[in-house]
Amino acid sequence: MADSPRKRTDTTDGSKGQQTRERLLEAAAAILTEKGYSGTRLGDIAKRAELQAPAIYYYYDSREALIEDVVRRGQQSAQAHVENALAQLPDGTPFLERIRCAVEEHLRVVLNLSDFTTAAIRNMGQLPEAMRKQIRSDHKSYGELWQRLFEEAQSNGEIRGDVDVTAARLLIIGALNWSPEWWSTRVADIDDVVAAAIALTDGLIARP
Amino acid sequence: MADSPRKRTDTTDGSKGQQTRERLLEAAAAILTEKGYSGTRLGDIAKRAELQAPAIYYYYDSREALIEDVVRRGQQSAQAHVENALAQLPDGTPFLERIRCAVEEHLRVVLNLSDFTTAAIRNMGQLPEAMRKQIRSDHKSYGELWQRLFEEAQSNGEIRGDVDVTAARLLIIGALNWSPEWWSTRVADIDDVVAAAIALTDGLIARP
DNA sequence: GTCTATATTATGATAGAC
DNA sequence: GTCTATCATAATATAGAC
Repeated sequence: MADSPRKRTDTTDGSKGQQTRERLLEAAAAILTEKGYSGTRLGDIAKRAELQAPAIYYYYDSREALIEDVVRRGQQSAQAHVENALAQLPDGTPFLERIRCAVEEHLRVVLNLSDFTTAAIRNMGQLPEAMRKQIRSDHKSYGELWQRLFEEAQSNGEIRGDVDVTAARLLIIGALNWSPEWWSTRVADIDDVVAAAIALTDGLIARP
Repeated sequence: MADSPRKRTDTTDGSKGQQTRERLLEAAAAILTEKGYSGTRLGDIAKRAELQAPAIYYYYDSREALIEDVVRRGQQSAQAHVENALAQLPDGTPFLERIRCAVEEHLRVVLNLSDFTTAAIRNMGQLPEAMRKQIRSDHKSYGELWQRLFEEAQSNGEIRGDVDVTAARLLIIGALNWSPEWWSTRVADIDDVVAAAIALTDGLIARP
């Protein structure tokens, strides 16, 4: 059996095939965001990526494999950005401040960074069970990262003791995740959205 | 041309046809929530409503007409609940308190009240343009209701003057709208979610 | 009102030329 | 690597019996 170029996952290669693969992924992310999981047709992806539908099968074994790749990237890019931003913070930064940082970064990724994140968020609930299972493990560690921040902040006395931090955390992430549904430069400046999101987060602050 | 039973919109009639229509709507809402707009098949709806797919055409002219009815109901039920709750408040209730009330009601509707609201929220972004246009006019007045509350609260000095109330409002509604994606009784008690949502809202309070 | 065909169309996927 | 057929399947919608 000869080598197949399929299933390569490194993105650093600048060869023609890799470029086409990237175009394909970006096209798929855009269509996925716009039409949803079931509405995403290979024909539409191909048209946007400027090739013919059967060419997709040179890069992916199936429609599902392509979609899974898009969703996984969307998810990982959010996670990577936030983790990176948190890592920049000096030791001893208060947990509430770390949460503010995570809120800002997550929001900026979701609003700025291509369709990948939006595609992942918007379609997670409609993916077939088999795909969700694969993706959920990545998702889980991201959720735990947030959860730890909130729990530490609360046991530290930075966050009100009487709020359910799990609910608060999920509400906040939800607010951020939903923002692509309504945001455009006409509605509000991105910095104003960030400021508003942080203001809401500050509702959790413990006050004397 | 004989009368057709189609396009009747009153729900008060208990006749057999109306009962079937309700079963159909509920089935469609459930499938729509689970599979998304494009993934919603008449066959799946029919199976869940315990009839054969072609029978749907006795009640609706097309798949789209049925889906539009579901989405419109989902939207109107949220709006009606919140408006009703706000109307119960005594005159002179501070605007911040009205906002808390709207937050609580909207959240409870979204988490408690069947699949209609979830179906509307989850699929709004993926509906075909023609359908969205119809539905957006209802949606608009609901958004304006919220916007007025926030603007009054701010000009009243109840809400911080330095936050963009439009962004804040959309973030909050987003947090609420997203909650069905993660909420279950196992994650948190519904009252705790309400309390957390109100805590976040209180982040907007102007403090001396 | 609800059913059993069935017409029509669109889509994912394959075969095989270039 | 990418293309032009082409196959197989599945879904909306209609016709017409009951």
